[in-house]
This record gives sequence, C-alpha cells and structure tokens, in this order.
Amino acid sequence: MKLSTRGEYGLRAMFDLAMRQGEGPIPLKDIAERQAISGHYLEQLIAGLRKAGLVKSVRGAQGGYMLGRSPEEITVGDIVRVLEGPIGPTECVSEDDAAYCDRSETCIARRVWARVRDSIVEVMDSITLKDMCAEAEKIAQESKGNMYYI
Amino acid sequence: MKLSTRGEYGLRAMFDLAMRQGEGPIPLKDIAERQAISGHYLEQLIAGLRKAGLVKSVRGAQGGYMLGRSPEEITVGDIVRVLEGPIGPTECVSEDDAAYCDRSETCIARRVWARVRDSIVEVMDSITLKDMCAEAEKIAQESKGNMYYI
DNA sequence: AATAATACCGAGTAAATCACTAGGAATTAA
DNA sequence: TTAATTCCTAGTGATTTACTCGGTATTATT
Repeated sequence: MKLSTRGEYGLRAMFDLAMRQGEGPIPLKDIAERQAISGHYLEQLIAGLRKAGLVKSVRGAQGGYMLGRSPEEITVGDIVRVLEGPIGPTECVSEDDAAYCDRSETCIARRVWARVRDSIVEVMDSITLKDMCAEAEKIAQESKGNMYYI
Repeated sequence: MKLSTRGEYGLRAMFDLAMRQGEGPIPLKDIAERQAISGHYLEQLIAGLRKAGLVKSVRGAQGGYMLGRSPEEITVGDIVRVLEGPIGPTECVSEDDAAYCDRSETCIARRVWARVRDSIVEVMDSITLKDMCAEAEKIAQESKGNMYYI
C-alpha cells in the first residue's frame, strides 16, 4: 500500500518548483540536487508531468522548468495521478478503469475499498501546491526564517 | 498505490469466515473455491492471519478455520496490517517503522503523506467484519434474500 | 561561429517483488 | 486404516522498480 518513488519524488519536485515560482526556468539539475534525486530518473518523471501540462519547459542554455499553471490550481492528486496512475487501493475500484469482476455489484469488500479510495482522493484533491507553500512559509517563520529544508 | 492481492484476498477470506461464524471450522478449500483464490496461495495468507490471532484453526479431517475473535473486534485495518505490513503511502510516514530521512522534521511533502495515511487508517480501522456482515445482510434483503455473492 | 548549458529521447538492466506452484509431513474424524 | 485436512519449506516465471547510459536537439552566451 505504498506509492512508488515516482509519486514521492514527483511531489517533491513540483513543490520545489512551486517555491521558486517567478524565478524563471529552474534547471532540472538544480531540482535533482536539492531533492537528492537521480537526474536522469527525474527527467523521466518530469516528462510525464510536462505532457500532462503540470509543468512547462524552456529548452537550451538558461532553460529549465516552471509550473504549468498556478500553484493553487495544482493538487497533490493531479501529480499522483500522472505519476502513479488512477487512484484506488485495488483495481476493482480504481478511479478510471475499474477492472471488471463478476461479483462487483454486490461485493462487500469492494465497497470497503471504495470508501478507502474516496478518503484518499478527498485528501489528495484538497491539498494544492499553494497550500504546501503556505505551510512551508509558516514553518519558516516559526523556526526563524531558516528554510534549509527546501 | 495499490494493495497486493494479499490484502484483497485476505479481506475476502476473512469476510467469508465472518459470514459463516458458528458453523464450525470452514475448510480452506471451500473458502478458496468460493472466493476464486489459489488454495496453496491462500494457505500462506491465512498462516499469517493465524499467527496474528485473527483466525483459529482445527487440524485433521473435518477441520478448517474460524475467526480468532468476534467479528466486531476485527477491523479491515487489522487484516491489512498483517498481510501488507504497516499502513502508509510512503516509508517516511509508515505506521510502525517510519524510515529516517534528513528532512523529516520540516519536509512539507511528508506532512501531506501523513494526512493521506491518517485518512486511510481512519477508514480501515473504523470498519469491522461485523459491519461488513451487516451490509451484506442489508443488500441481501434489498435483493430478496439471494446472497449469491458470498 | 563556437561553446556550453540545457531539454528531450530511447534503450538497457540488476534487483526486488508478486503471485503463485510443488511436494510433502503432521494431525485427526470417520 | 483411510481420507480429509492443516502445516511447512522451497522454488519460479513474470513483472515492476529505480534507476543508468548514451546520445540528439535547442538556445543563450561569448
């Protein structure tokens, strides 16, 4: 019942971009170093995010990546869906392509998994990158401005 | 972000036992057939559940399995933890052995995952086998007693 | 015009995990 | 004694994971 590193790294990378919004394109190398992620691997993840419109890229020297839309319009759920696929603890209640199963209609276990899925979706879709930035700001103030963790 | 078949099959098997409580030991073969699970594979899952005290066994001919305690004292969370390990979308917020990470203290992503974990735990720990049996009963009545799905 | 910094792309891979299968030993009711 | 059952250990093919490697294309800077 774990995410893969794709979702983990992906959220960290997107948050990294969100915290640097307005600073122009951020090179992937910088993100990878700050977040301690393999550059080549992050490239693959960010390719998916770009295709989904969650990030924009600028090619060439001084290029890099930026958020594809404003931080309040990007949720954790958006990111997780791109990198991990449709949300759901089992195939039979997976958001998009819920797998067919004979017993679907009346399967009690399935109803349980659907409730689990709903609670995950509820949380993931309610948290935006802006919310995360605000929380970072709050913590920074509490600990006297030292935002070493970003 | 999916359970493995261990958790899926495990819940179905436990629900199967719950629905047959009081009927004496239920042979594994019967459960496996009803739930369309490989017998040998289910054996392995149920071995874990037995060691955790969630099921009791009776050996020999006419033997089988029964719930280890009453259905209202067994939650979905209990079963999932035995078969899938501690709950949590990432290692860094895993219930028991949350993996150490430098940035743990102030990591904003980690706080997000912790909220996801809490919402999963909240649902899984609030649903008991008794609840599931009650729901099955309700559906059976709605569809005029035909409990073909169990 | 040359260089260096970057994004973009596709293939390959070692290790781990998954979902079983196989084959038997031990136990017990009939 | 037999048949039905639980209990146990080991093996295994397929898939997934978390990368690495080696380039090509693009563009700002010099």
